[in-house]
Amino acid sequence: MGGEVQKTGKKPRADSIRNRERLLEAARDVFSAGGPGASLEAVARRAEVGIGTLYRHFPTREALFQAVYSREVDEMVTLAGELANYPDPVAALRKWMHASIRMVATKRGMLTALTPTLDSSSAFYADVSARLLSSIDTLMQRGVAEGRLRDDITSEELMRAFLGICYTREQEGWQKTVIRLLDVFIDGLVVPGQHSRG
Amino acid sequence: MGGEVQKTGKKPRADSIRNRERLLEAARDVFSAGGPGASLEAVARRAEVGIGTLYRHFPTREALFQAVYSREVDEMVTLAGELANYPDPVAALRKWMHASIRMVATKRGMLTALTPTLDSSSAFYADVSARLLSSIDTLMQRGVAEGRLRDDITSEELMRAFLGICYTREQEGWQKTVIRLLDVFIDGLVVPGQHSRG
DNA sequence: ATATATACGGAGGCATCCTCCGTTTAGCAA
DNA sequence: TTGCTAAACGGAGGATGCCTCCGTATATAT
Repeated sequence: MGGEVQKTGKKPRADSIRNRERLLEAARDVFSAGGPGASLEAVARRAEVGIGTLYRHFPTREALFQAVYSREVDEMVTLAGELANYPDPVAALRKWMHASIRMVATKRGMLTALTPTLDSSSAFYADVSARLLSSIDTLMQRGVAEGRLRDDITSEELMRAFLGICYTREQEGWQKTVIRLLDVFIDGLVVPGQHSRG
Repeated sequence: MGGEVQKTGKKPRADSIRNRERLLEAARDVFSAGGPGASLEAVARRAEVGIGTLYRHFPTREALFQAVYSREVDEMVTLAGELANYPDPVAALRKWMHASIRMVATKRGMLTALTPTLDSSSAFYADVSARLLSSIDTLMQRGVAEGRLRDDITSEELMRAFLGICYTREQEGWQKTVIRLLDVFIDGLVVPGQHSRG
């Protein structure tokens, strides 16, 4: 998690912490405006920090990405926790997805961060993706246990499908479309005769 | 379509045509190996052509992309035509998607090309995407007409879902996963009690 | 106050992007 | 064939971005 600074257990210097924070803020803004391909030098400029400092804190573009979007994922995880006891498990899954769309909506580049590519460090996948996975898993398991959802789709597959369908962004009125497509997918997941009421 | 050469109706020079072809070939190879972010200079080098020539034929990276993947889309369109008279419309749709996955599989970067982004020229969308759309539309309409598929999903939405789910690439054994996810989605599309036998 | 581990900043080497313009050549007409 | 010219070629070069390296600055412990 986050940079190569301080390998020991000692606490980092104050200026280091401050700069790290500035960088994260700047990165969020710059990525949000210019997409994931935005210039790292622009991030450093915006943070009013030398380019070297940026690279020391975040050795790769990926690392910066991961740090930036890690919190957003936390939101989704929290929501999943809140829905864990929702009466209807199928409806809970549906609600979670709908809400997550809204979160993804405001963070341009988030999807790119969550989509593994060949050159991306698997560190990212191991970390962020795992948290997301366990959330989805919790939501799914209950549905499967109650015989409402089919059991031949893994939570990882569901996550990929969810993210994939969300890729339908960057168009007019994409949110409605994505919601409808996800609903269709969930319909396909539901065991016949066991449709959601939520 | 393709480059800024010859605005008039006059036929282009022979060397122009030859270089254009070389560039397309080189681009296909380079993009295939290095993804859509690959260096355009590398393309020019591979084509044994000056970088200036590349830019004259394809003023933007997007333009080159579009030209390269246009033919691949043609394959999918052709296949859709062949499946138009397949007995079971739901099975036909399924078959088309499965086959299309295989096509997409070998063309790295194809998905990127087919996914509209804010900075991409809408020219691409208008051209390539329209062809793909009409193919999917044909396949869908028959299913809807026969009461086998629900009628509240547009062919455009189906296309986005298909491409989105295909984004699950770049992982171990992704093809199987994608096929299964698409099957789930199609299950969601099928009118209850009207499941495919194909 | 001093020492020193720690962090900072940015110059610099390399790659790519894209433009601009002098050079070359295909195609045509005499 | 020869000569002409519009069309196409090629690559130098300025701008920008990537990332590394190392001399300088400073936060913190003593």
